Amino acid sequence: MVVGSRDKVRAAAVKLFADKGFHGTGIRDLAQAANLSSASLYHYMGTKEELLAEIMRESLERLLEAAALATDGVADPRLRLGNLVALHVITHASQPSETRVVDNEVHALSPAAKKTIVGLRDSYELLWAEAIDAGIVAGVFHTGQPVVTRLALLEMCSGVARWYSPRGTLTLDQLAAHYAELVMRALGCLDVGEQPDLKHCRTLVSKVWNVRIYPTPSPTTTLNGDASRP
Amino acid sequence: MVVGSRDKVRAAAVKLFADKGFHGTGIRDLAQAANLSSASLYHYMGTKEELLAEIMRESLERLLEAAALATDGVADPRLRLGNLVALHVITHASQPSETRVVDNEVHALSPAAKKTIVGLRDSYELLWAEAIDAGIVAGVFHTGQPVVTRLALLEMCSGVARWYSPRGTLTLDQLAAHYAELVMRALGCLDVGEQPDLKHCRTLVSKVWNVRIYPTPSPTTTLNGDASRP
DNA sequence: CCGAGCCTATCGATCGATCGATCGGTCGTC
DNA sequence: GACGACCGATCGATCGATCGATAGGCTCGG
Repeated sequence: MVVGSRDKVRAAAVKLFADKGFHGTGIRDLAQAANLSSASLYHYMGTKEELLAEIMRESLERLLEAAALATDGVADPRLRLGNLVALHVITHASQPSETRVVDNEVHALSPAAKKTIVGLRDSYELLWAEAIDAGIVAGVFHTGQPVVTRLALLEMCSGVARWYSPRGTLTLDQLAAHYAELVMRALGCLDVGEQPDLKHCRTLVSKVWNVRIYPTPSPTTTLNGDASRP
Repeated sequence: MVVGSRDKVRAAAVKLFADKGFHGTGIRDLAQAANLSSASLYHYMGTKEELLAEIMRESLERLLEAAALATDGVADPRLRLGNLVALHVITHASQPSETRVVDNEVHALSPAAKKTIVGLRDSYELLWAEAIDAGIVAGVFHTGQPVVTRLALLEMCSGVARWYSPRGTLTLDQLAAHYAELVMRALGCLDVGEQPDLKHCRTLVSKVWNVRIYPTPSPTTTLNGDASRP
């Protein structure tokens, strides 16, 4: 697929910001990675910080949109949360750079941009909070600290972006299913009910990110024995 | 307690590196926070990167030492892991800046320093892996993916440093106990056995970090209603 | 007890390098 | 000939780091 320079700048920025951090990435690094001069970058972006803010906002909006679709019409709190977990894990495993930028570079934003980004993040986390609270009310989840538990589970699921490698033996579906089980167990959910709709979640991630997602670890199956860490 | 300039530089660096990132912190920021000129900094440190590496190495060595003491002589895998979780959570909640530097700034290290730091981290995580594996062998833990589960639980517990505020209603002991319960549940541990030795873990953290740790949220109890996020 | 010599702590000034960003252009293409 | 894509050159600012200098305290021979 031939991509325009604008997309190349975006892609290079995502990768570099994720790997070296916003302040660790220079304009010239960005230009080199995008095969442009540093001057040409400014035809496709505002300031470096505006580029970061746009990347973060787009990523969060995609996640938020996918999450809304993944829970749309789902009544059972267990399935709502299960789908949220599956979507979150698949997103973080298949788009680790984007999600790591969102999770780790908030500190580099100006106060105004930070307000927008944190607001979007809070909107997303509200979906989790509502599902957990509904499950408690329905008597299927059991925890004395719903807020703390939600933060703990979110951190657990986001962590996938920091260690998952598609070269391991686990498929995305296996990974998502395993995390859904961990979450259900942590919430003291004995009868887990319906399983998360992994196929639907995979499709949603494919659509909002406009990428191919394979249920298997990678197009050419590897024989690597274990999950790896960077 | 009167601290020397060396300690002030260290403390300022930890705070600034945690809040703004290594590359986001300038020598002059550091000097201002330590009440010194930028030239004077170099009487107490090598290069900026050596300072970062030293901070990370010291933090990891403290955690590693405390973890060894927290599991010393404990035979039951459930209690071994429970103590590791409690220690990890108390450390991350009471020393969030140090742990966030360790968790988030590895990318700023030179390859040689990175090797040392990642080696220390791996040594620490090995303690978790051994406790989990022992529990599986003993039939008290149940998971089909011990490696993935370990990574998930570690990320969950480390996340505490990103959101916990001592101004919330939760005491450190309550927080640690809750996380230990989450971990036991996630491992399918129906009979959790002996509870983690929270007092011992608190004492260990106090000793290796040379700080006061209160079982209550803060010396002067606040009335704040909820956990907060930065 | 003196003061020469030395050590530690600290500084203002400044180094060369790199930073993010901008300028005035040159290409093709329609 | 207007326009979008792109670049070499360069801007002022800031970066990490080093310089020589100063002030105060400690040591030790006389």
